[in-house]
Amino acid sequence: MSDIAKQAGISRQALYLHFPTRADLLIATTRHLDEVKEVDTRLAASRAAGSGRERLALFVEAWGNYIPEIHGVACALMAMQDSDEEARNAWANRMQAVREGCEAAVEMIENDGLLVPGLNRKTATDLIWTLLSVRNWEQLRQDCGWSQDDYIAATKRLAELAIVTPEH
Amino acid sequence: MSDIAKQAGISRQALYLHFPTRADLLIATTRHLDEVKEVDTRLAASRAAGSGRERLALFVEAWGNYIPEIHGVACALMAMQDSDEEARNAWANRMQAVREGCEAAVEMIENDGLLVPGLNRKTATDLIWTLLSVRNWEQLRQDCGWSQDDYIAATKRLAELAIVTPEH
DNA sequence: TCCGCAACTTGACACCGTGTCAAGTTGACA
DNA sequence: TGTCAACTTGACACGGTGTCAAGTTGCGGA
Repeated sequence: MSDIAKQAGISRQALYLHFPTRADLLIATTRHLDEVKEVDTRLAASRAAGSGRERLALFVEAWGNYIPEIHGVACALMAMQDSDEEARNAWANRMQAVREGCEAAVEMIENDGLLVPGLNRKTATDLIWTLLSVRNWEQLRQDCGWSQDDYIAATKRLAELAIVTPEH
Repeated sequence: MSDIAKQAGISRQALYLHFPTRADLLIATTRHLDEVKEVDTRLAASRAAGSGRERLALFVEAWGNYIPEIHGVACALMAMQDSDEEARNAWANRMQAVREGCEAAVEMIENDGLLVPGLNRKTATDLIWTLLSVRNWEQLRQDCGWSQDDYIAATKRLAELAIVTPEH
């Protein structure tokens, strides 16, 4: 909080006047980032897809390319999850939104009759949602040194393999 | 540290006599857990596999079933990664060991001529390693409410899909 | 039997970060 | 000119980690 106030050119206390707690500040930051980066527009693109497979690919691309934009604040928010209830809820909410995007793609694939046998809608959504986690992005991009393009390509491929029946 | 000392029935200072820092304690705990839970024996099982595919499956099973055993201390260690250099290194080392297990399976699959075209040894290892992360286990088992068996089965399937060429 | 030592205890303190409080300053606007 | 909101300075509480000093206890060897 001190550092942020310093960067903002105001006193620490002025910062507390605007954001009562650290969690409040981080949550407000994500919301602001969502507006500035137009997350809705990005994620909406996949909604226009003509097929389930296409929708899945577009969604992976949209979210996967959004992660780096919010990664800084996401880190901070994730780090304080086990100490702060409010932060936990805020992060859970955001992840829920991603999950709904996954579910929409899964549903379309199911309607196309292409959902892998043995998976139901929830299981498939869980898989895609997990595949698309910020942690996986971190691990591949940072720990493994992958490029963003490689990350997107591999994630797209894996997502499709995971839940779409291959064309015989 | 207070709580742990209390649980151990010694004073906080006695605890500091044994473990100079919190990171030291957690690291020693993982090491001790590794001994008690015989991590080597578990992971070694996959080494006897006759094929790459079998080795991959056995490794996923061994590590996947080991995660719940160490999850508590793993949480604590992961949580202090960005504040403590020593903790970061300790965790990185452990993950490196897992990575080597992944790599061994990948190598065997490659030698069997079954590595998916377009993947090299490093890329394939990165994928399996990421798939097997503790975070993914957490998300599927805790956030999604999966059973351990379901987690193992799905991870095995995905690992194979990710890097093994399907039989013609 | 007693010395010495290692393990431990109690109780204090420093430091850092979050969050709170009180009192004073500044500047815009009615 | 008075008021009010935004801000400042400076203090403090609290919890957690880590440190320090001085005292206690019990065991094994001379």
